Amino acid sequence: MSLPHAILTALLEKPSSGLELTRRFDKSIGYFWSATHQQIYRELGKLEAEGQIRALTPEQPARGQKKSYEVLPAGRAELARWTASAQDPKPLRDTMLLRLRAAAVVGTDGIEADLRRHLDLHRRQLAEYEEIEEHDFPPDRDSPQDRLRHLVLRAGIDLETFWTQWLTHAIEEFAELP
Amino acid sequence: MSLPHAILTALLEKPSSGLELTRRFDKSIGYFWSATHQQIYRELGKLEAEGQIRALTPEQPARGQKKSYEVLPAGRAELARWTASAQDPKPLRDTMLLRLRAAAVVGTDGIEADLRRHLDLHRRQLAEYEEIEEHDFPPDRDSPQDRLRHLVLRAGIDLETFWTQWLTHAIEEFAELP
DNA sequence: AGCCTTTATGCAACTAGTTGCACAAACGCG
DNA sequence: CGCGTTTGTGCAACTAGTTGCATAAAGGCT
Repeated sequence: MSLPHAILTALLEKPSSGLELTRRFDKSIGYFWSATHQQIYRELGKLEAEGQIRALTPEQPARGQKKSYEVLPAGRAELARWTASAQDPKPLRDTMLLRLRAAAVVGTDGIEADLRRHLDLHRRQLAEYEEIEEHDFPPDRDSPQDRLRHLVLRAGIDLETFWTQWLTHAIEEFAELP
Repeated sequence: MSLPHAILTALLEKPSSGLELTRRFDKSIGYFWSATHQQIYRELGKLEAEGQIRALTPEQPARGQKKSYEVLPAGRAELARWTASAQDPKPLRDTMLLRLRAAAVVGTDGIEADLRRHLDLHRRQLAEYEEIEEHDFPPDRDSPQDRLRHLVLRAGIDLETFWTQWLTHAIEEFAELP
C-alpha cells in the first residue's frame, strides 16, 4: 500500500494534475517507486473520495480538462502516520539472478549477451543519477530536506554502482568458464 | 512470469512435492524469488496441465497424499528458452526510500527507529549468506555449476553489504540533523 | 481406541500492478 | 476553416501475488 503515499508525497512537494504526476513518476519519485498513469488516475480518484486530497479546479466537465490536486490535512496526517510506522523490507526479487541459477542446470547459452546489455543499462542509469547529484546537490546546500533527498539519491547511486560491479564480475567469470 | 521458471529450476535441481518446494523457497531459491505455498500449488497444477512437469506418484487419492513432481523435456526446453531470452531489469521499488522522501516533507518523527531495525535485519541476512558461503563454497570447489551459484550468492552478500552501509550512513546523517 | 498435533494439499476472495483501448479537448498548420 | 497530432483523463480486463481458511491423512500419546 505505498502508491497512495507516493502520490501524497509528490502532491505535497507540488500540487499537480494526473498527467503531471505521471511525468514526475517517470523521473524523480519513479526512481524508487514507479507507476503508470492508470494507477495514478485510479488512486487520485480514491484519495479524493476519502477526503485526503481535493481538486483545485472544481466542477470541470470531466474529460480532456486538466485537473490539479492538492493534499488536505487528513492526507498529510495519513502520510505522516505511514512514514513513521514500522514496515518490513520486502525480500529481493530479481529475474537475472534466477536466470543464472537456471543457467546452472540448463546451460548458459544466450544469457551472456543479456548480462552485457544489463551492464550497459545500469551504467546509463548510474550516469543519470550522478548528473542529478552534481546538478541538484552542490556541497553548500544542506538543509534537512536536501540532506534527506540526497541520502535517497545516494542509495540509487550506490545500488547502480553495485550492479555495474557485479555484472562486470559476472561477465569476467563467464569468460573463464567452459 | 518468473514463478513457473523458478519452480522448474527447483525441480530440475531435485524433484519435490509442493510442500518440499515451499520449504526450499523459504531458503535458497527464495533468497531472490520468494513464493507462498498457495502460489506454488497453483503453479504446479498449471505446469502439469501444460505438460511441462508430471507427478511421480500417479493416481493418488488427492488430499493429504504427498505428490512429487519431475520436469519433462518440454519444461526443460521452456526453461532454457526463458533463461536465454532478453529481459529488462525491473525498476527499483523500495518503501524505505519512499518514506525518507516523505519524511523530507512531513517530518522525520518515528522513522529513525525503523532505520535501526532494518539495519539489524540486513546484518542478520548478511551473516546468514556469509555462513552459506563458508559452508557451501570452499575455495577448491569450482565446477561451472558451483561458480554460477556462487556468483548469485555473491550478489546477495554484496547487496546486503550495501544496505548495511547505507543504513549506517543514514543513521549517522540523522544524528547530526535537526 | 480416542484425541491432538503435524504434514500436506488446496479453494476462494482479495489487493496490487499491467495492458490495451476509448474518448474528448487543445494545438498546430496548410 | 478543417484535419491530424498531442495532451489529458479514464474504463475494462487481465496477471501476479497475498491472506484466510478448509480439509484430510499420518504419527504420537495415553
